[in-house]
Amino acid sequence: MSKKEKGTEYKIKEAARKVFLEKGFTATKTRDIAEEADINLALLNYYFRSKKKLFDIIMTETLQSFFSGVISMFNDERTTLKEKVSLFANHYIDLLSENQNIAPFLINTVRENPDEYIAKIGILDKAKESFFVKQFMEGITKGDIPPINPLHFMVNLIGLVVFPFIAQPMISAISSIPEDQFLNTLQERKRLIPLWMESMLSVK
Amino acid sequence: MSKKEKGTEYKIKEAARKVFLEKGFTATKTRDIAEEADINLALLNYYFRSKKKLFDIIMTETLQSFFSGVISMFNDERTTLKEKVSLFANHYIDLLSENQNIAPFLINTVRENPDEYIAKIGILDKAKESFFVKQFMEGITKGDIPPINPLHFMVNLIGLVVFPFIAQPMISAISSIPEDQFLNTLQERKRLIPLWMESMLSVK
DNA sequence: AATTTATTTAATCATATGATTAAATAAATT
DNA sequence: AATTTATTTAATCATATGATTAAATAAATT
Repeated sequence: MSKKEKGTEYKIKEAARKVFLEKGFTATKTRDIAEEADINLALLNYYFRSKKKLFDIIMTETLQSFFSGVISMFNDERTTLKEKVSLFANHYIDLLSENQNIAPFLINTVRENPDEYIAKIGILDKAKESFFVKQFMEGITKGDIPPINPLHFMVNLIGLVVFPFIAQPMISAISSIPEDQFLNTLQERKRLIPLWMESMLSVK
Repeated sequence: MSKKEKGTEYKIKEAARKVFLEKGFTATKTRDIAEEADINLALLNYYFRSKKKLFDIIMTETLQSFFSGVISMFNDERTTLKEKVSLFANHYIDLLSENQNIAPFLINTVRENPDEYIAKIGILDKAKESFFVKQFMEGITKGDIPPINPLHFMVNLIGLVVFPFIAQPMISAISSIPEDQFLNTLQERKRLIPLWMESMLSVK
């Protein structure tokens, strides 16, 4: 994955990735990308035809890299619910720490244009039919888990992991905790989130 | 608060509120606001001088209406931690249900321009000096609460309440649960979040 | 009623922005 | 080497966009 992998075309794509992830589709100007890639603006259209086509490539790759992990993880029949929670927290706290723009980028892009992306994501992951949800429902039947909507459990898990990355600037503003210190503290959550999720399962 | 309260100026402001909350500053075109308010574009600049000045009014009012609740709530010396959590969940689930754009609007606006708004919010609420955090630290001293960073507790509470509203389109996409059904389910969280927060306090 | 001030409109500007074109250059193929 | 194909550049377009201006109209004040 070296920067010279494919010359100009690759350089434009990586510049687009950077700028789109930072600003989103609308706020990104093709000239921003051209400048970031250090190329003439016309090259962008030569290689990718249009801003939208270039964006779609980035969006598809980002969705892919984000969801590929969770799909195999949540459909693994060899791990327990508890283990899945821990794997999920560890994997995504690492992923989102590495690129802090991924979470807001994906959420805001889907939010701006739900119809376009709901279909695309729907194919990737039918949460309802996942082995994870199957395990959860079995837990309820056995009496290990209180009979709450599994949606709450999913939302809580995703929220505990992802929300701090989305709200970081706002939380820094209201708590006056600087960004780097905040991000360090988030690492503790790899250990804490599985324990919290476990403890929540005693609530009915 | 009738729509005719102040004539044209008020009409423009309410149109601006609607469009800005939906799309944010950059993606909003002054012509969108003019059309929504059913006025000539020049009137917007006549009454408010510029797009930015109009935006700042809306942003300030929205910050105000969002944070005024939490400030008095978290500094109330007559309520327990537990009660504060319940009041917070009830108040904000109602507020965010009424206008589903508030949460993403505020978070994304601060995110786009942290420096501009950190100061503005910092004045409003010094979380660290709140009675809430004082109560929390006392709980740790007494041994009622495990010695974790209160930041986690705040992030978890805010996240459990706010995250579903931000991620709704994305969660609808991956769980194929329609928006209205999702929002209904969120009402259950007024009851559940205080119980979850309570149960998390047994984790160390 | 005459004058002043506030409101509204239509026309127009200057710049931003995504995209295209024609020409030049470089690389690959015959 | 000649020809074809791929890449790059500079110039230019068409439309979008925030803002201003001058003139017209309405409302308030004297």
